[in-house]
Amino acid sequence: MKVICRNNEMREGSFEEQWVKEAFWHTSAHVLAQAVKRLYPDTKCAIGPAISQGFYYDFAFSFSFGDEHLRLVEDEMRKIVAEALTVRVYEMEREEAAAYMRERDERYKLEMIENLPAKEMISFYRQGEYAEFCAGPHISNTCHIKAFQLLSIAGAYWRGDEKNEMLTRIYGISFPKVSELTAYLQRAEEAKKRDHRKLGKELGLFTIFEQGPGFPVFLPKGMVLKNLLIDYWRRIHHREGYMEISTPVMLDRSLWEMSGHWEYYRESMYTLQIDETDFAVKPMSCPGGVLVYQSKPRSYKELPMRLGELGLVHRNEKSGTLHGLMRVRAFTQDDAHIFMTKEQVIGEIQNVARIIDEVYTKFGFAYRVELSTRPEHSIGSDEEWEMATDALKKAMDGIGVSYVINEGDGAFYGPKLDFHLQDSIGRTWQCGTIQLDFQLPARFHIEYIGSDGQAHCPIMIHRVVFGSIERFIGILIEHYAGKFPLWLAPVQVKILPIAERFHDYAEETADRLEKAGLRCEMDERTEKIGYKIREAQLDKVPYMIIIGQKEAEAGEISVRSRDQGDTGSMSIEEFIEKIREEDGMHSC
RNA sequence: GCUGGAAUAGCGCAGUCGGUAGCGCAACUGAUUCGUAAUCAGUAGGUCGAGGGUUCGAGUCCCUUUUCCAGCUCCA
Repeated sequence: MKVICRNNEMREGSFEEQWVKEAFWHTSAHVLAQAVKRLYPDTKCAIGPAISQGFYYDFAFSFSFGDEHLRLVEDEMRKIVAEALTVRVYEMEREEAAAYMRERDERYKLEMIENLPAKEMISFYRQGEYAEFCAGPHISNTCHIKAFQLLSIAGAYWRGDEKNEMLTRIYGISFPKVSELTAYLQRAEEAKKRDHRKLGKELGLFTIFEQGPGFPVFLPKGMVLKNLLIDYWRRIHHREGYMEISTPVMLDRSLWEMSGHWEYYRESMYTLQIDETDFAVKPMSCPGGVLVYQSKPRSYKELPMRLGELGLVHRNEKSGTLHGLMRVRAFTQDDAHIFMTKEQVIGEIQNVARIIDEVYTKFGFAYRVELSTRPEHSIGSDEEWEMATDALKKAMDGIGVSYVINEGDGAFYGPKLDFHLQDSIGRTWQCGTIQLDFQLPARFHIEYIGSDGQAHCPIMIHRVVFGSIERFIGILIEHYAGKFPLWLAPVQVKILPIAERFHDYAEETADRLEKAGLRCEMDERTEKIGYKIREAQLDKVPYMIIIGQKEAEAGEISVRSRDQGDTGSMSIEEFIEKIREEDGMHSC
């Protein structure tokens, strides 16, 4: 495929190469804009880039653009592709380009041109009657866009700023071959099948009531899963010298004023009055942790003091941002606050990073680390921020963890290391964070008595590993497509008697497996074995045990694995042994 | 919050031009006692998300509202 670049150079490349894909999708976006202008000439064009999968274009329509218009635009695009328009590139002086856009009343284009450096020549790409100022590159002819589909309409703010007017964004995908489009759409269907909202409903893990938008409800099986994760979390943190505490869900306003939340986090907090005093429901557990630290005099001998808390926090998220378990208004943070001396900072950060690595590795997640620096809206001096940011860098360098810098995305009280893990469909989610905080200890005047007999202000780390247990569960559901590993499966073994007369033996088996610590269920219905297997399989239970004449006589059990199918018969002891081996691979 | 869609039985869905609500699975009852992904028959189940309006008549048209979905903004 030929790609035409800004300097009129023609390059050749295959669609598999990223830079060709970008040119291809970029031209697709231009074809979309061309079709829109043909059908609705008074529409104003904003921007239309290629994205990681496909392209979009932002328009300002003079009417409400809906799904029915999308099909019409597609038809027009088909014509443009059939016309096999050659794409040509040429340059204009800035003033000339501005005049061109002014003449056509393309106010967004004009604004963009006016924002470009003064002396620069401005490149235009033209296909047929449609010309647009654009840095390119583009493919050389519209005829290559053989297979495309407009996927969705969405609102998007001009220049991504919520204060600006909202434009209509049209998303699309395109390929040189119809087979590639079909494959893409099939992959999208597959991804939908692992959607945690769908699986959560099908597997009876969680729900969200219409009466409580953003407030997730754990059903019995989801609760088993949540508790297993919490058990695992407790084992690790106990091993690492953490103590667990629990602080109130709501506290007096004065505390939040002291911590800075009242000023810096107010719009995200739920507030209420008790006896004419303002209270806020906690959006974070840190002030409670600080109060626990402060509850008695502390010695340097107690440091580092690691206080863990599975804190239920509430945040008033905007309604449109809610998404299953991934984005909610109430969630459990696996929080901990570590109070320490200056000398202990690096070591503690590294220790937390090791825990996060251990946990993510156990679930088979890849992750990447970002260092988020001082945001605009924040407290503390530049020196403190620099020191804190430096400490985070040093700690990561010391254990050879690489990271990228995320400017201005820190918490209002300190810089942070964010751990973004990648799920099974390539999306990334922020889960773990390590935040270094010089501010809260100072604001609360907390101290410890050092070996010199003097009072000192400790340094504090806020950190989470799962991040939010709710979100982590959502990610796990999609990561495993609902097929949880044995140690996490809400039901590990389903016992399926073939007929009623084997129920006694089945119950005896269940009893022995439960005594061995397995989570069992028995399907006592008078259904055919094929039906019971089908249902257990759809429930994604790791092991099914079939019990009939043969097993009862031999005193054995037939084992069917969710993933491998029929694995033949064995004694109960053998099965328990087999399970223990498998489970052992996953315990910490 | 903003833009565009959607909401019909527990779940998945159909419902034409506005004419009085249906299918499959699940549930329940009965029969069947069965060997590795769906046994058969019957029964019951609905203020068509909520509120208002237009109309002789509204699941269907209009307005308001709630929730969900795709995004934007934001974020654990």
